[in-house]
Amino acid sequence: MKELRRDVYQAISDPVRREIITLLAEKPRNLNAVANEFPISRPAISKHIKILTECGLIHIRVEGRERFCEAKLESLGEVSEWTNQFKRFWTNKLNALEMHLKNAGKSKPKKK
Amino acid sequence: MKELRRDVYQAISDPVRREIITLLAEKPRNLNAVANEFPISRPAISKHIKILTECGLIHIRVEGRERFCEAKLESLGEVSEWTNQFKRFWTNKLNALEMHLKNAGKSKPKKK
DNA sequence: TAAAAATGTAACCATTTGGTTACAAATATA
DNA sequence: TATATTTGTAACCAAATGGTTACATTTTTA
Repeated sequence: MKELRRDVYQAISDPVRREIITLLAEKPRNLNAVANEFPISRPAISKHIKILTECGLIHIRVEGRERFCEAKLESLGEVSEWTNQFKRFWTNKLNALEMHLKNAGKSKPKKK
Repeated sequence: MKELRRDVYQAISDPVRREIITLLAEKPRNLNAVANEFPISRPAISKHIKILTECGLIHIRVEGRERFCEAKLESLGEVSEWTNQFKRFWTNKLNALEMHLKNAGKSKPKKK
C-alpha cells in the first residue's frame, strides 16, 4: 500500500474508520483495544490507524510498547464547512415540511 | 463497475465529484456542460454522475436527448450531523486560541 | 431524410483499497 | 533470562476505483 491522495474526505469514506473515530472521540485507547472492537484483524486496524494518523485525525502517544491513539478531529471542521455551505438544500426542505405540518395541523378539515 | 457500497461519504470522497456537486449547486446543467468543466473524458464524468445519482445527491431531469442534472443535497445533512457531533474538537481549540489572543492583547507586557 | 448532438455503456486497463497470514522487533513480566 | 504482550510490516490477494476508447442509441436539426 502506498497510501496516496490522503485527505480527510477519503479518510472518513470508510465505515470502519468512521467507527474508529467515534470510539477514540469517546476516549483514547491503545491499538489492541481498538482492534478488539472490530471483527477484522489487528493489522487491518493498524492500517486504518495509519491512514487516520497520516491525515491528522488521530495522534499516537507512544508509551512503552503501547501506542495510545487519541482523536484530533480539527480537520473534520473542513468537512463541516464544506457541507454547511449547502445547508440550504436540507434546511429549506425542512422548513417547508414544518410549514406544511403546521398548516395542516391548523386548518385540518374534519375527517367526517 | 458494479458500484457497490454506495453511500454519501464515499460519494464525496472523490474530488471530481465534490467539484461536480459545487457546480450543480450553483445551477443545473446537462451532462455535457458538466463534462466541459473537467479535463477528463465525458464517459468518466458520466460515471461520476451515475454514482452521485445512485446515492441521491443529484437528480436527472430528462429533456429530449439531454439530461439535466440538478443538485439534491439533502443527504449531505447526514455528513453535516456526523461531523458536527465532533464540533468540540475544533471549536474548543478555536475558543482557546481566541482567549489566548484576547489575553495577549490585553496584558501584553511591553517588549522593552 | 441525412447528419449532428447528447448520452449510455461495454470492454478494457492500471492503480488503489481493504483485507489476510506470517514473521520480526521492542518492551514488560514471571 | 525466558516468555508473553503489543505493535509494525512484508508479501500476498481479490475486488473496487477511476480512467480510457470504441461503438450504439435517441433526438434534434439542416
